[in-house]
Amino acid sequence: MRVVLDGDRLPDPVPAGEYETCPVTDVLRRLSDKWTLLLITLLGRRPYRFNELNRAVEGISQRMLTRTLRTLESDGLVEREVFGTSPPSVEYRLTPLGVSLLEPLSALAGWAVDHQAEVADARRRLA
Amino acid sequence: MRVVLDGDRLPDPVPAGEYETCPVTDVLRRLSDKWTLLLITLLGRRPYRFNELNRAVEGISQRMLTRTLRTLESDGLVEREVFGTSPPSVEYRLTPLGVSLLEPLSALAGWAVDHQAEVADARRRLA
DNA sequence: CTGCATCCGGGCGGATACTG
DNA sequence: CAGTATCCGCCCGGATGCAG
Repeated sequence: MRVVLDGDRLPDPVPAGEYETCPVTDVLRRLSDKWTLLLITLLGRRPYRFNELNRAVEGISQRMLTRTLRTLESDGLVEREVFGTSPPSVEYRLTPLGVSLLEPLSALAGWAVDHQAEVADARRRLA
Repeated sequence: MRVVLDGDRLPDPVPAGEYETCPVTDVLRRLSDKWTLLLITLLGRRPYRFNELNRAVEGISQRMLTRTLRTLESDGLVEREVFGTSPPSVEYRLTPLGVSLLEPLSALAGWAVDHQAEVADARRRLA
């Protein structure tokens, strides 16, 4: 899906088939897996070490913490710094690109908060 | 995850366990399934009939078109109008709530478009 | 402390066939 | 035209065990 933004105009979808390469769908799918948003939000506050994240995000498995961080890293949103201390320690922080994502993400978060009651009502009505 | 927004401050995550009820994660997970964004974008332009969508969104299965529309409907983002003509015809359109989502969604879409090259570069580098 | 390897259940989403 | 029903493969994500 190709996207054209001019002024307040909305993204302009193409019949698709190209939709796989749509950067908007792409970023949405990445952000939406179970722990990504939470990790981005945490790392938006300050850098964290691995086990610090593991404790801060109650309920996450080590496997998914590693996987999610690796994905964020390979997308250029998070960077990893290894300290060769003993015991070793690794620090994760948002890259400038990651920081730049916080603003539009906050806009969407704001919508979710402002309208959660309406969504909840709609669900109850059509349950 | 509870969320607190004051001014430019970012969503404020709580250790989680509550994260399941976080409205932000909730909306992100809904928006991010395969066809939702594309359908919202299309319906943001004008109302569509069922088969019109089926043809416009090349590659979608009838099953997923129905499922996605039903979910959007039960979330209060889309409304369904049935015309008892023969053959019958059904029209789908965004609700006011759905329309209100377009703006923050466009913000995120804009980010995705503006930074897609950086993300692509990062992926190539760490492939 | 910071991971990787393996196994496994559940849900997303495609294909196909059938209906009012 | 606008769906429903069924089957099925795949990948997300949890649990557990092992390693540098």
